[in-house]
Amino acid sequence: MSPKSALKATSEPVLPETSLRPTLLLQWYDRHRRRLPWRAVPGEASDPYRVWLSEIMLQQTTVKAVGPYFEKFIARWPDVTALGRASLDDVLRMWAGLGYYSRARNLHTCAVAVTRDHGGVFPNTEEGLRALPGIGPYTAAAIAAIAFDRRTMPVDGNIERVVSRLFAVEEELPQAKPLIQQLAATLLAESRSGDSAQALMDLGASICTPKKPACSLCPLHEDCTARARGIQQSFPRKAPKKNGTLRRGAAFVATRGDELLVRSRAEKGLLGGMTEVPGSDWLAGQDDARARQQAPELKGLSRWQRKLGVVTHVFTHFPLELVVYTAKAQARTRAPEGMRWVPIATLADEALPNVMRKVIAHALGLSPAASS
DNA sequence: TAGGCGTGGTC
DNA sequence: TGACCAAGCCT
Repeated sequence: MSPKSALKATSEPVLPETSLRPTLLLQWYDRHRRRLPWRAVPGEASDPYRVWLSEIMLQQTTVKAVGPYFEKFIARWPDVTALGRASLDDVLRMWAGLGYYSRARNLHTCAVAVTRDHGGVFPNTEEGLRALPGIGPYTAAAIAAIAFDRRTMPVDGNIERVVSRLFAVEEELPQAKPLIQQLAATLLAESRSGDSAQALMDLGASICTPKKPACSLCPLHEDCTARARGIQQSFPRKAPKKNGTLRRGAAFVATRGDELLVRSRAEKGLLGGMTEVPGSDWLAGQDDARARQQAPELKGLSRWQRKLGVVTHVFTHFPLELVVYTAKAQARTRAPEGMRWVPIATLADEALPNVMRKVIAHALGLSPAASS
């Protein structure tokens, strides 16, 4: 099953495909894994207590911040029964500075419960773990996979990002969580579930970063749908904060020698009267293929070519994402009605709004001077 | 289910 | 320099 068909079949189960991805991932992990205080060294069994403690501390918290706290806790309370005997006050004092203090309360309550109700032994199933305070869906799966080698894939923010790029998941978070969960599960190796999960997390933390991902170093880059389209940084899709819904469209940059095809926008409304290159309408949830169909029709024009990447712009009330197409026109090709050819050299004299400066710069491979 | 919960780092 | 983000959970 191709990634694309997996996306479309959202109502049907996505079967794990036979692919090299899990193997490539583990090979990369074996060479590049981070050495972290709570991780067992290769070949050594991991300690559920250390895994649990680290996972709680790492919730919405950076590895760097957690390090010293983890060492302090382990030194003072080397196992879960020791922590279960501690006073809440002591635990809170030790936690001070890490933030999200309900985690510390739940941590203590959980240690008491494991000590009292489970004989000091952590449950070894996702379901059993999930029932403990402070352990949600992610943490239960993470402990089950890492500490007990259960075949489950925890999905955190890192893995959401990696997976949404790998499969170019267009659905927005948080609605896309079930789909991403299914797709992420296809990256589980037959064995070494915990390593598969940690490999994805390390990948997300060091290579597939939110901004400027280092795709050339990624073991999966040949296989990455978003990368192939040059739009990896736009994933994961997320519902914009409140400042309007993302709209999408296409812009068409046609050149005739050293001239550019432009038109003027309607007098009223957004960017009223400003100059623009021809484009599709801008709609929330715009479909790329649909936008593509709105290209201007000119005789003597080469095929429209899609530029890699997208142009983004934020208006007061909505963000905009434009895909850009370019084409070359033969000499003396006539401009369609309502449009005109202008010399690229005199574009500075046109009433070009910023978003159009970005589009043209992107299309022609220029630096977007006087834009931003 | 959307909001609240802490802190430090990045651009 | 004000968002945005970082191994989410609880209500």
